[in-house]
Amino acid sequence: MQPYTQRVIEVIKAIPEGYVMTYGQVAGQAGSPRGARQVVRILHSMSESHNLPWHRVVNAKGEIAIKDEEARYRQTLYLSGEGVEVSGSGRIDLEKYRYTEMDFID
DNA sequence: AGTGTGACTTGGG
DNA sequence: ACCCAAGCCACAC
Repeated sequence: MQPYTQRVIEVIKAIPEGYVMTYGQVAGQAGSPRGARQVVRILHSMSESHNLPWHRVVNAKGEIAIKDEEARYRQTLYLSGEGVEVSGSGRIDLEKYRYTEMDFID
């Protein structure tokens, strides 16, 4: 497995309950500031096998990015379930729930 | 090798 | 706040 992929997985697993990170943030923490789309690919293919909290990753505007209705519904359910407010249109207040204290990672 | 494809981001109107 | 055009990058065909 590619080291970048490995780091992305670690970063995502480090997002605590009740918080979210954007794709760009995750990419940056993993060492590739322009790698947001790779984060997408990784979540899409490895979230299940690696037991990742994929629902804690949202886009830069603080919205649920996924299009599929089913998964979209599950994500809002998971988030609200752990204390993150999600508006009817799938928006989240980043000022409030964005996770930034990830300096402890290498 | 060339092209199309995203659960993206940023900058400008 | 919303829409769009560019830029982005690994991967599947």
